[in-house]
Amino acid sequence: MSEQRANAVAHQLKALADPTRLRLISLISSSENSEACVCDLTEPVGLGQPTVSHHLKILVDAGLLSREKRGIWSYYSLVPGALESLAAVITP
Amino acid sequence: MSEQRANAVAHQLKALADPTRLRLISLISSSENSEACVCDLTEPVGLGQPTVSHHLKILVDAGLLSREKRGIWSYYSLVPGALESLAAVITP
DNA sequence: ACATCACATTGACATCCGTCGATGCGTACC
DNA sequence: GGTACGCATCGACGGATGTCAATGTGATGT
Repeated sequence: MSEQRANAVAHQLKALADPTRLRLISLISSSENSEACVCDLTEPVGLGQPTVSHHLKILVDAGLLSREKRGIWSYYSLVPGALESLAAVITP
Repeated sequence: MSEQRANAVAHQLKALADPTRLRLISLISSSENSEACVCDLTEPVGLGQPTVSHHLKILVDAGLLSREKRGIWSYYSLVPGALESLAAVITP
């Protein structure tokens, strides 16, 4: 694996390698229409709203989640195929 | 995903989420007999021997690599199925 | 026994990361 | 316009992480 490719893959894996963010992804994928807003996520993970927003931003920046603002709320959903392609990279 | 399962998965992902460790795994899996000793790995990754040993220990502790000591050398190889099961966890 | 080799471990350092409180920014509603 | 709501951002703090130099350990060979 080349050095820059290793850096890119590591960047996405770092975004996943956190218990809170794994639970956020799990919560989003099991929500209605596979999307959720921040107010639905703070209570299940037991953290404050700024912290949850911080984790969601990391996942969006890594290309694993997408954000859609509708009215007051920000709805987060999984980017189709992102986790699958990441899983394909790490399997020899 | 439960909290303790999220912690366990995150621990394995943290071990993978480093460019050097990704390259080490890639180097090992593409070596003869899918194993390599430390002296074969320091030069390709461009880091010192203690640093490479440190990274390999993290991968062993995470259950992704196994270590077999033969004579003077320590041979590292992939734990069969470890990466595959980790990849299966992160795919929704 | 002594020197040498391959590797692990320790201690130290700079840097990054997760969390929180406080604040800012839009949007909706009265 | 003013107030309330949902969310993003900022600053700060303690703890974890990657790297290296120095040292320890155990097996090999002379």
